[in-house]
Amino acid sequence: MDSPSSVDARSTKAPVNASAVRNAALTLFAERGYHGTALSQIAGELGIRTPSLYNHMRSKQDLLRDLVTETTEQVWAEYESAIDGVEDVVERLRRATRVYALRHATHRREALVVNRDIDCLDEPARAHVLELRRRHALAIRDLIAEGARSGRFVEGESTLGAFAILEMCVSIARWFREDGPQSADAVAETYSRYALRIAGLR
Amino acid sequence: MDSPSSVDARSTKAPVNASAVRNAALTLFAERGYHGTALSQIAGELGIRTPSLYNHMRSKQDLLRDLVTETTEQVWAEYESAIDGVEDVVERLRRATRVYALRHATHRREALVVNRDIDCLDEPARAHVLELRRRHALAIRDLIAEGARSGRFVEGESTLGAFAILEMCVSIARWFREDGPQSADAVAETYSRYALRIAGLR
DNA sequence: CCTACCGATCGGTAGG
DNA sequence: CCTACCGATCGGTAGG
Repeated sequence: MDSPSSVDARSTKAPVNASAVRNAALTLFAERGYHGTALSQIAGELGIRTPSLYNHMRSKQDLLRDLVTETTEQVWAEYESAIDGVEDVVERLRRATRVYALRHATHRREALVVNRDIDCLDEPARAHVLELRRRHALAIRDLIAEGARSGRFVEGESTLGAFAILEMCVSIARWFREDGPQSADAVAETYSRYALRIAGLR
Repeated sequence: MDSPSSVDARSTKAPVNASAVRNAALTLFAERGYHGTALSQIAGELGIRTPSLYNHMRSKQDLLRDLVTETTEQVWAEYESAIDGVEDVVERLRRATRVYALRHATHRREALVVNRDIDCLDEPARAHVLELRRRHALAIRDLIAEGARSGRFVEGESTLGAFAILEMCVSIARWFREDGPQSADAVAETYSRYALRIAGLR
């Protein structure tokens, strides 16, 4: 005998709700991109028909917007929290990088969507998200510049250094596997070490 | 008076050929992604109708395949050429990174498409491209490991280090501007320095 | 290079 | 939650 009632793609048991729809969308957007994912595929993943999705969402664009804005806002909040109360600039850069790297190992799908489909967002959501990302890059740049001024770092190209550090972390989402040889924490630790080296820690 | 004959999106002069179609596709794929680009948009960019494209290509998938496979093969060839005849492991890593970083500043559109739409490729092209990329990552990993064994580098996590170096270079395509403050050569030079730091050059 | 057209599929709505 | 259906658009072909 199969599970209770059918042999759907999904576990056939859990009731479909808004959260399940968002989760299925997240998985498929991460796998195939926003334009590469049809609502019929999201529905199929949940074992329902396409029109039924509209009981749990307003539109495909809404799914993307919520997902990307919430993720980006969390990234900024995590950055602020990570450096809060820490005075040493080296430690601030270490913690900022560690939390960013950790997120990209533990929230791979969100990271892939944010970095691939940001331009699929309608305004004003797109501008809002880009502004948060810009703020994050500038904050990292300032950490490098401050450390260089105070003689803790040797790196003078703080803008390039910030991009290098952030984007190297983003890429973790592309290769990290939960069942791989390294834990998310271990990867985050190693990458925060790389960040300090890029900054030119003396 | 306008240009010779019309006010098309394109310069109205140059005859459309296979190379012009590939170039328009490259620009639009880089901007909106493979699934986000319609053949009608490529045609519009060239000032012709969609069916006319078929005088210069076989299919949309063909455009993507040629573009991605040629680019990836060039990347591997450039890597081999960059380290050819160079014995010192530090200098090999420096040159391998510099040529890879430089390519991502000078071939931004190709890099964006390769890194965004690789999974849109049909087999066997997809597997071929992934194999070339894997080979490249393993080669960088081996350089780091060899340098660590010989005491030139301190980095032990050669696999993570290789990913960090390569992906940091890939990201150049996302922010580099030809009319920006730094030349492509200067960026490549700075990034190759970051690579040696990630590897833990003593 | 074009017009005319193909079947398929898209996101979304009507109306239970 | 469904069936039935909407107009729009997709990649691609026929046939000049």
